[in-house]
Amino acid sequence: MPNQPRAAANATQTFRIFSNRRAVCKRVFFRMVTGVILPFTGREGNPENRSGREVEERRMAQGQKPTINDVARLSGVSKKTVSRVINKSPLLNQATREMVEAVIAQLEYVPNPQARALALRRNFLIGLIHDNPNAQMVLGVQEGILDTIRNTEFALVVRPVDRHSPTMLEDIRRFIEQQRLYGVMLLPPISENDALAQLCRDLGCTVVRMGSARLDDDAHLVASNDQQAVSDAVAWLAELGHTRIGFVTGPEGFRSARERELGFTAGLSRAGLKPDPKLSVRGDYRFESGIAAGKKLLAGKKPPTAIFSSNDEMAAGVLHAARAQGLSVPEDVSIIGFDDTAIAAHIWPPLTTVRWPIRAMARTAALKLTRPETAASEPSFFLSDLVRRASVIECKP
Amino acid sequence: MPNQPRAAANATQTFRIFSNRRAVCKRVFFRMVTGVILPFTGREGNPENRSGREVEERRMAQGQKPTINDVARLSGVSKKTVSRVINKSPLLNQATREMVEAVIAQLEYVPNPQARALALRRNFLIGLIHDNPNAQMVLGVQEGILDTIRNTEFALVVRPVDRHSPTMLEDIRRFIEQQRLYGVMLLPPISENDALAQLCRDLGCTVVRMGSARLDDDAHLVASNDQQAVSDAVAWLAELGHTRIGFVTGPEGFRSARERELGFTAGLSRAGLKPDPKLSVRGDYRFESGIAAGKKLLAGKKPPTAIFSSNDEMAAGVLHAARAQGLSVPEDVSIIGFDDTAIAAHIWPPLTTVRWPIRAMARTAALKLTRPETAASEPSFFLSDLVRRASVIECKP
DNA sequence: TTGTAGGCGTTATCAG
DNA sequence: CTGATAACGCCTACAA
Repeated sequence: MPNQPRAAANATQTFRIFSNRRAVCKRVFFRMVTGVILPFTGREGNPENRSGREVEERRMAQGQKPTINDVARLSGVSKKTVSRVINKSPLLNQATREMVEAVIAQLEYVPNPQARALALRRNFLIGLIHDNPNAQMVLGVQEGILDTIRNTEFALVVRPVDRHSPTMLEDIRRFIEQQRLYGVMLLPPISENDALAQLCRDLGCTVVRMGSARLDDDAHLVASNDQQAVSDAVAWLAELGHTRIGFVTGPEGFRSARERELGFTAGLSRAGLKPDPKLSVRGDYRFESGIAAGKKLLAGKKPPTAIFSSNDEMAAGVLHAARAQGLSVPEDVSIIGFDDTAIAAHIWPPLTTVRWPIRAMARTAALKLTRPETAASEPSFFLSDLVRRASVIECKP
Repeated sequence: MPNQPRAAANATQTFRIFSNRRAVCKRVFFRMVTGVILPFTGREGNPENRSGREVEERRMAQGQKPTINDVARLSGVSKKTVSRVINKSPLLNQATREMVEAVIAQLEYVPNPQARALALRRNFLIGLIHDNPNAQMVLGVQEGILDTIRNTEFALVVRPVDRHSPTMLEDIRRFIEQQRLYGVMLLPPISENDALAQLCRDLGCTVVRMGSARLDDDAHLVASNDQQAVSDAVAWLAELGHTRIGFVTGPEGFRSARERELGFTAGLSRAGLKPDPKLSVRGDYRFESGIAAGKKLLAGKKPPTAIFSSNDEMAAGVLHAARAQGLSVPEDVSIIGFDDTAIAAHIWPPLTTVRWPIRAMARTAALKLTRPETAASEPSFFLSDLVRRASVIECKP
């Protein structure tokens, strides 16, 4: 046995150089030769072992990653036991667990998500499905999800879709089936599509929807209370002395638009004001509709002294319209938007607006998707901030 | 053989109802009983067959997807042959190929990406790695990539990173290793990080970088010619009579900033103008730096009559500063930005700006990533548009 | 509490 | 050109 002394020497060294894979590799060899631990009980001269070792050495040499087999052999237990450690199975001897965990740390072993995906018939991918024109929001959501899944085996895969495409549902079905998604997150406005949510569930993946109201049960929902937020904003305008407050709605059929309308009415009545149909104009969340609405609202004999627009883009349009009619903002008319997009802070005057805590919402949503147990104590509803900027001042009588 | 008549009847039916999996399933049965095609030559009464059939029937009944085994059995060839069909292997009998393809179509068989990922040690995932503050751009890129990979087995996984984090490279390495990415796309500004690109390559995935200049060879690059675009814009300002043209740079160390500076100088000299150091102020691509730069540029005795800002956000800041000093835009000073973000169209006056054809660039990038052969004929450089809006007018002497 | 055998759906090797 | 057999790395069922 000419190898033994060298192997023993290397083994000693190994305890210092944990991250050196070749050293670790030699450690096995040492163990097998000296019999300190018997990897395959009673099988030491078996060719199977040599073969396994050779395979491992080759792989290590090529800089390949260790597998569950390497961990099993090094710790002298079976694959299944390692698997139990990985999956935190409760029925496992504490000593065994710690031993295996030590080897895992030493090898810097990371389970192969692809193999797990195959065996479990489920990929560790979270899908973000959206048809959302607000880039800021979508990116905020992506960052929030990443905050949660960073350093986990999950990854975020995105899928922008076209709400108006007749094949949308079929496309999404194929996408989910093919990638075997673990869960999906739905952003407004398609988060309001119950058929879509049901489809995802039927395909065996959990769904969390983001929205402006209770679209689903707590475990599958993160929502901002738009109604409350708008109501508060309107009440604040009233406190500033505004009594004729205009409103630009969102498009019909959007839950967020509906919630904001309800909030507007609620805010008025909190302030003892009566809604005036003439001061409410329908928009479609786009800039141009904001211009049109602003023109209409400000053209009357008794124009509003403040206008609440259901999103920032339309608010920018209202501002545009006001200026086109020779009015000053905020001196002649105060304006409030919704969303706090990049536009809001960068137009003149800077726009007062309502801001969703998007990133926090997305973090929670990802938690509900990936660790429902942990997420049970997380909130489903989030408070929006009113971001006060220069576009609103007191009403001058 | 009491089953035969029933089986035969069903088999006939099958030719009409292709999408009915139970029917397809029965067709196998028919074939095996009648011997029209012999799935396992010479093994018909073999229990193995029955077992296989039962497994398949159970799976079909549960609505599970057909596998390569189903295709192989139905077409009477081996798995490997089916695999060859899937992977378009050249050495294959045309008749065999067509036969197998027919069965694939009939079964609506789709290869399982997870299994392929495991066997090939490579996932069909394209990673989008970025540290980009421009939400519009990032989303445009995502849509462009999706345009290309929709209806393929690829999926898009995103990874926003923090350029300033000391662990960024290590994080990215783990991400790529763990997800075994097929390829990655790098957006500016981190696309300029050569160490990162090298890391990705070392990890065995192809890289395509998006940028403002030749960062890499044609096969791994999509770029906009910022230098040319800015030069053209400046020359145009000169044509409009502007001779004192201010410039707000981007931050040092950014390739895009550098290219735009070079373009600015080139544009001036094309127009026979000399660069004036006093008319050039450094910014950092942020709104506030635009305000500061605008203030500085417009405070002098002979302020510029036009200002080129290296991005829209700073241009909005310049606009802000001009207004604060009682100047009108564009009457007193024309402004041009860069990027055509949402801000540009929604401020007052609407901002003239340079627009990258982002979506087209991303489409091409995805092609280079997923189908390099096809992409060979695709361009690497893209022309930017000058989007002319109200923020620029002729210079009034 | 732990181990064995077999499967997940695909591709690679190498022999025919 | 085609097929049997063995990977790929992990998990489940069942056994001990």
